[in-house]
Amino acid sequence: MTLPRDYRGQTCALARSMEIVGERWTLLILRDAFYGVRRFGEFAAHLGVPRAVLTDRLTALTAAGVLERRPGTGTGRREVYGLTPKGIALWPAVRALTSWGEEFHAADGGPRRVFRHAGDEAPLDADGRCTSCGTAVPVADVVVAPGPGLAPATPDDDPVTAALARPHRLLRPLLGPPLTTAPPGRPTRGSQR
Amino acid sequence: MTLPRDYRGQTCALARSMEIVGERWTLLILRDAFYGVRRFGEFAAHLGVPRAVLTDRLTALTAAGVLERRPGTGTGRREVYGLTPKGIALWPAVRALTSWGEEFHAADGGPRRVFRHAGDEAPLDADGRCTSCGTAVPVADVVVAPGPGLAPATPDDDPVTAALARPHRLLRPLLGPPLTTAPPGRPTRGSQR
DNA sequence: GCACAAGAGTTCGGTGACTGAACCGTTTGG
DNA sequence: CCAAACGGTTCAGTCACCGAACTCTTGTGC
Repeated sequence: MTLPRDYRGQTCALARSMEIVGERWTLLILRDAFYGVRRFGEFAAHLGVPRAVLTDRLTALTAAGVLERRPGTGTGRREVYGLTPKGIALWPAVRALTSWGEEFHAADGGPRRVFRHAGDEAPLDADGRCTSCGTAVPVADVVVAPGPGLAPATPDDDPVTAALARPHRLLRPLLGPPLTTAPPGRPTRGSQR
Repeated sequence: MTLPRDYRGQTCALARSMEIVGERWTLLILRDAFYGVRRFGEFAAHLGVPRAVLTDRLTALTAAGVLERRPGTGTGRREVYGLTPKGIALWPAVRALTSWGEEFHAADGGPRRVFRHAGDEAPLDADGRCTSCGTAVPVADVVVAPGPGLAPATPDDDPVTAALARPHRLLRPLLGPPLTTAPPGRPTRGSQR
């Protein structure tokens, strides 16, 4: 696997990047990680990726230092996958490819999701800068919100899709323990589907 | 091919992008197109990609509107592949992935290639802005230059690698007809190897 | 013109990766 | 202690990729 799968002879940094994040599903997994997806089952249900491939990708990304396994917070929860600083540094690439897709392959009603600056709620421009204050917005201050082109929610949506129907700060866990503001009458758990 | 190879069920623009530029070799082909590579044989020799795969990628990218086939300029030359505006819009993504690779997987001596602003020769920062004048540099004003980590040239380098040993403006043809400032005593042709 | 050579793809067998579904051991909650 | 959920593995079938040889077209030298 190590030899025939790399880009031999390339003296370019892009080839090195592609060896790590260039395989099928990898960037979608990382996008979900930015959205706050943290657990194996959440990735699997939201992406529809074969579980064997997901195992392989999570292992490879962890070995590459892009993701890391952390003990789950809260009441002795399972381990979760989280972005390392090296992984967070991929945000400009993820954002650029996403905005390219929105620009040239938008849904009928417009963008499916929009990224906004958490402070002033203004959308980001093509270079990832706040259209209001003009600053380069750090990842942790980006909010992903549903756009007009997003299909309406259906009852059989997976939990991640359902959670993304509301604006959400990047890197914050999307589901699970830190759900301190849970609706009353429901025990604080991670698997509300 | 159309059904099993897409990312079904994804409502995200990133998935649309990955269907177009997410396959193996595709982003490296586009990087070469930004460098000014234009012909089938140049791509093949520089990348080492199997020719059948190259044919498939060039066809797919042309069908997607990212590349286009143009009649070769000069004395009735063959057709060449060039970036469309839609393809040029991918520059932030290519640049982001390249700079990520340089930052986290640099060669021993430092970056292999550096991107500079054509006017003032200052390098670009992580967001693609000129570190001197601060403006977001458009693609056509970017110069790719060899960096300290680039391996020294060898006699059996392909023509593209040899040409990239010198600073070069992006999107300008790297080899071929527009070589008006050719060294004296050599006829103006495209296949000097 | 005409033979020749180089460029641009095509063909093809072998190999590895991805898919989808079933299966298994552990963890968690009751 | 039990049952469900979870995380991950196994496996057969399919598809994409690799590498080399081959064909067809285009331009060149005579």
